[in-house]
Amino acid sequence: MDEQRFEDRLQAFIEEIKQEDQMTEKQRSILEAAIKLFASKGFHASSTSEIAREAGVAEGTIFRHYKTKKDILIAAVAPVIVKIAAPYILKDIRTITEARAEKSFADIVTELYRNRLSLLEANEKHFRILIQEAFFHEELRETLLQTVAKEGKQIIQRFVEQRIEAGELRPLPPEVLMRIVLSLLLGMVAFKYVVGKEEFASLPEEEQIDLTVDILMNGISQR
Amino acid sequence: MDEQRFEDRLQAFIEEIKQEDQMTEKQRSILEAAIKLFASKGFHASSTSEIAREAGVAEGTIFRHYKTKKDILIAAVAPVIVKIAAPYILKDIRTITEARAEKSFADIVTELYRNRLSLLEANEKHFRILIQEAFFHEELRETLLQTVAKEGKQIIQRFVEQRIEAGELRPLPPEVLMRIVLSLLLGMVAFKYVVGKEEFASLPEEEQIDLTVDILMNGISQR
DNA sequence: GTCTATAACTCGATAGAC
DNA sequence: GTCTATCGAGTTATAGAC
Repeated sequence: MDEQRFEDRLQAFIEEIKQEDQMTEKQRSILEAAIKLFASKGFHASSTSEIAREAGVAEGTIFRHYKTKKDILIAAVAPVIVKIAAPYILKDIRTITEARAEKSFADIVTELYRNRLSLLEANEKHFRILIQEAFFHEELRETLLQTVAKEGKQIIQRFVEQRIEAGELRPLPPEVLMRIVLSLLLGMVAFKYVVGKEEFASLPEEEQIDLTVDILMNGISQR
Repeated sequence: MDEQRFEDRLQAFIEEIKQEDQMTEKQRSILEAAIKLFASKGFHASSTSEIAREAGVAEGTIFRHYKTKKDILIAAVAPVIVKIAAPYILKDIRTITEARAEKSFADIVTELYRNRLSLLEANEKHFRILIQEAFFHEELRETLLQTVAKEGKQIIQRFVEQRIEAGELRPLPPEVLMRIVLSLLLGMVAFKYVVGKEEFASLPEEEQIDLTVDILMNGISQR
């Protein structure tokens, strides 16, 4: 019964966000406070009174704008999915599919890695919430997988298959290739954010990416 | 003030776990119920009354055994750190350092990947809690990084350096090599558990590992 | 600011093991 | 009969909701 509501809400928010300048001052500060708190303490550990205090509004004001606490979560997370994740994935897909022969696989992947890392850096807090809450709220996880994984999978696979046929890549199973490419990205992200910046980052990020792509291409390109 | 207490508690639990058969029936069922709930809903979303119901005990009984709810979390997670993470890391380190010239880098990595994936499979719930709560509880994150990252880093780096000197691996920065090796493992885990089994696993796990190692070795080995 | 539910946690009563 | 594990109603605080 809740999954349906979530889809509806998401649709509603897509509309709402399109004219998001209509958001009041208070509404915006509530969302900002919520994002900050959710990202640092998690959804359940952040109380609405805390959000109100942080936002500098009365607690009642929160419920004027968002019916439930969960609505705040959705309002915080939905834009990330519809504004950031989806368009960027579509953009990538375009970039990848349109770059038929002009660009090398290495260049495309390098660009992909750079995109992703800077995107993540710019929206760190949102993604934190997204990842954490996706663990528990199946609605979110489903929406994410539907948006990200399923749509992306086919196109990337087809593209990889083309590159294999063209003799640029080794004839490996496409989904394995895809996994490897994404694993290395995921690994860079994990080391950057989880393990810590100081401990491991002996090289500047640019070089990290270049080296990673170099190793990747040695591993997957056709001799 | 809390970090100190955590270390103390951890020490206490290390002792406790060593004679863990002294655990009463109830105590064990409380822990089991808590692990189940924490893993599926998270720490804050699981109430003690729920844990009690799930475990088939009175709520008061919980607090006879665990002073606070957080103690249950620690009791659930501490064994993973002290019983599973630490010994396995030590075992790996042994495996790696003792396999001087006899074993190829590829064989060692293959073994590492297999180990890790089956270890994860056997303790999925515990690791779920560990990862989720490590996001928020700095104590846990610190303990983990101290136990896992720091200790492992030096040894693996030294080993990788030896393999480079021996001409088996390309002269890449050791921490980059390490990141790549771990990224591919992380990626396999992520695809297995997050993205889902059916969607992507067209190949059996054994072959996935072998292919991954093959690609890795093409990428990092010296010609 | 107020209401209601529920959270974590307490403690005296109880009952079975030795 | 004491002792130890258990029960569960009761306490206090604070959550979300309006």
